[in-house]
Amino acid sequence: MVPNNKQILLGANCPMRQMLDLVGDKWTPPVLYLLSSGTKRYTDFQRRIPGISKKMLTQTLRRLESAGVVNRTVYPIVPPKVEYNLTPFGEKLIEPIAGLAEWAWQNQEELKLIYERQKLKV
Amino acid sequence: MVPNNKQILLGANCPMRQMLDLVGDKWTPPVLYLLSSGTKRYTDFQRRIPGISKKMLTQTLRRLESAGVVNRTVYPIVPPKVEYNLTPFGEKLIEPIAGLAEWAWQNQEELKLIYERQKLKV
DNA sequence: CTGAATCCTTTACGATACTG
DNA sequence: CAGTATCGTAAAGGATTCAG
Repeated sequence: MVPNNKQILLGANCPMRQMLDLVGDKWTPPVLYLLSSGTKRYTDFQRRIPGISKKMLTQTLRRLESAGVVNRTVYPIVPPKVEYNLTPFGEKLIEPIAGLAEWAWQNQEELKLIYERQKLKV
Repeated sequence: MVPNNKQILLGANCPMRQMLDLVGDKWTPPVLYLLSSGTKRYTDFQRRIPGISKKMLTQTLRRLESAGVVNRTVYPIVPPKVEYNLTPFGEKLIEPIAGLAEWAWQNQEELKLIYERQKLKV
């Protein structure tokens, strides 16, 4: 499916680069992966993704919204209630992300070893 | 395979986070993906990945080497010749990366639209 | 050809305080 | 509850020069 693996250029206008611009930062994959199990609220993300700050969470969600990956639904009540879920495009997009997560869980032993070793290097 | 998708935490010691620490930067995916089609030399990367600087290329390759993902072979000749290829672990690791690339090529139209739209936003 | 070394800019990210 | 605004630091990345 990838045209001529032997000769393609992986530059700025290549699909892979654009894909990485969309999902290749620190928090987007966890956020999307969490959404793959259904609609989530703001606090759900904060609880399930330890370490993410409000700033980064909001920034990530808004960017994904403007990219057409997630829907944001505001309920005009107090206290506020806001729900996030995947758009149809988002549902497709999380497939390769889920693939990454799957692989990570299956190979967590080796990943852990590498992780620990790299940490010491600093 | 992923344990209880409904309740896992995606924090610092979760496999997905460690996976992203390993492959989740700007140049690692293209570099690995290129290596999936066989042994490459330093200049091969420079030609096939437009935009990458020598600094980042070297840094990425050395990190992957120390992580046990790629082998680096130096031929003691002049001019120098250095070859890079995937270790057995690297061969496994590129599977989900290839999945990402596959998806990107299959959905390149939508990705392109998003990419162009986001660019204008700035 | 394959880097190393340096300097510099930009971006990402985190911490904190405040708000309807 | 779900943010916004601001500030500051740290990390990432790029450009350039030099070298075996």
